[in-house]
Amino acid sequence: MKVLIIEDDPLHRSYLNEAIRAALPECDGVLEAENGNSGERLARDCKSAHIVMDLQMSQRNGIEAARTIWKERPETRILFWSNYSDEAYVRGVSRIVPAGAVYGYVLKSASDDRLKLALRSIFIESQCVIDREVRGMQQRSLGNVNGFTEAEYEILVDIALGLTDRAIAQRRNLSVRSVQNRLQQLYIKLGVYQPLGNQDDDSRFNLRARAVAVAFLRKLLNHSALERAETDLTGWLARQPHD
Amino acid sequence: MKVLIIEDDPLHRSYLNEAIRAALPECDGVLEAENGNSGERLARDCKSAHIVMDLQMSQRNGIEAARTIWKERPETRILFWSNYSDEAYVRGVSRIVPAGAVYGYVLKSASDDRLKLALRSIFIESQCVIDREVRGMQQRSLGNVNGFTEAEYEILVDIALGLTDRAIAQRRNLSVRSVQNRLQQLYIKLGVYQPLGNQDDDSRFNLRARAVAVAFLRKLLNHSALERAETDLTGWLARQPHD
DNA sequence: CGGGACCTTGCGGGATCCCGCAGAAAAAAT
DNA sequence: ATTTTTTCTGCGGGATCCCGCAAGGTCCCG
Repeated sequence: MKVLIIEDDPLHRSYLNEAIRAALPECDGVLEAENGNSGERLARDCKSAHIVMDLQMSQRNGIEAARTIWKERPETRILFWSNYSDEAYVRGVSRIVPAGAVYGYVLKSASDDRLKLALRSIFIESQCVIDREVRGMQQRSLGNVNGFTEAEYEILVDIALGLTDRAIAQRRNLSVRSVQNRLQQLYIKLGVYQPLGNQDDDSRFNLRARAVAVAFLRKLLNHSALERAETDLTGWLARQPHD
Repeated sequence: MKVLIIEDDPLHRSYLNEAIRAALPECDGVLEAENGNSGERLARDCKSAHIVMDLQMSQRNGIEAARTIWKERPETRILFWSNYSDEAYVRGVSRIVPAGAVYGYVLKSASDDRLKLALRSIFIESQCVIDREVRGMQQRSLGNVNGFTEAEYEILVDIALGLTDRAIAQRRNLSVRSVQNRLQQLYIKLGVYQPLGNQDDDSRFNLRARAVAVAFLRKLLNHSALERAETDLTGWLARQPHD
């Protein structure tokens, strides 16, 4: 059994390396990669590796790497080891995990023991391990209580990219009015909606822009999510006929 | 001489601790804080400490902590030790450094030696040390070539917060039209501007929203910058008469 | 089968945004 | 001091956004 580490911080890398050797004595080889690209390559070469990786690395972020790795070998077991439990990350991960795959998500702030336990659970016991904090986020996110539909999240991303209503309608195969309906939904859920009738109100906010702002502040969006969305978008634009 | 470490990652904290003891044998005490709040408190107590701190910590981010510390004791020497050289961070730092203060900005990716050298330069030789990469950013940012004016940056932040033209005008003491002029400037510099006349154009983008998006993608804005701006804004809103 | 909950779509209108045009005011250069 | 350059400002209009209203559609449940 081999384990592949994908993590750009050398300190964390060596810490992980030690933790793995300690927790998994049956492991006979630890590989290291310092970004998503070389990580993918190594994963391809060494067929049977389990993987521990960071999200957010500079070159190629963890989620993209994980996506391609899982696309090539869906049974790969991946433990995500991240600083944050941003909704954007959690959602990003759960969007790409293949059906029935074994994976984990533990925070870097977790204790030594928890990390080691997670390593054994995932790689030996074939059992998923999600940090309670992350799990909480996930629940809140998917459970309807104050959670966002896939549709709502999608349109949030679209306006965050700066698309017009019309462009969104085109992209999502909707009428412009429907797009606006979804936007309204979104505004309400984000608590940005202006109850109207405020005559003397100083309606200081541009709803569209404000929605994006609070989404960022709430970590519903973050840099890497935006980056992914941007590359998706340019792909779509390229496929579009030039009018 | 004492040194105060403000850094939320325990691994990095202990690494820093060792590096400091090795580089500064004349140092007779190293304190540690794991977020901006307790860092400020410690800095207040132990009057004469030099400081090494991370930007982006969860509780209270580095720039805010540094600002209050410098406000209380402008001659404090601070070494910023960060993962990133985002324009948002660099700009944030150079905005708050008091005249004549000694400080440094080195990346976590820097070598051991560079870190130690920086420690000695700043705390012993009273000399500023800015990583070349960061310095490059700074130049590009301040030099007019593809750089953003303070005014432009300011309005960028305002639309990122979701303010309307009118609200911005009020806040910055301008006419609405001037705000729009500045916006136009911004759009041009961000390469978002639409040359107009495209009849069949794919004007797929809402300029305002798109500007924010590319600013994020280029790391001209980031979460912590937005957070700071948001608290500034709510402060201002509170001071505003309620019509 | 009828009613209810939900989503989609068109229409219309008021508010906002984007921006060319051109004069006034301020700042910088000569 | 005068010219040049930049910035600020009002006006006007077309495009876009925001959203109430109302007419279908779909799906599920009794």
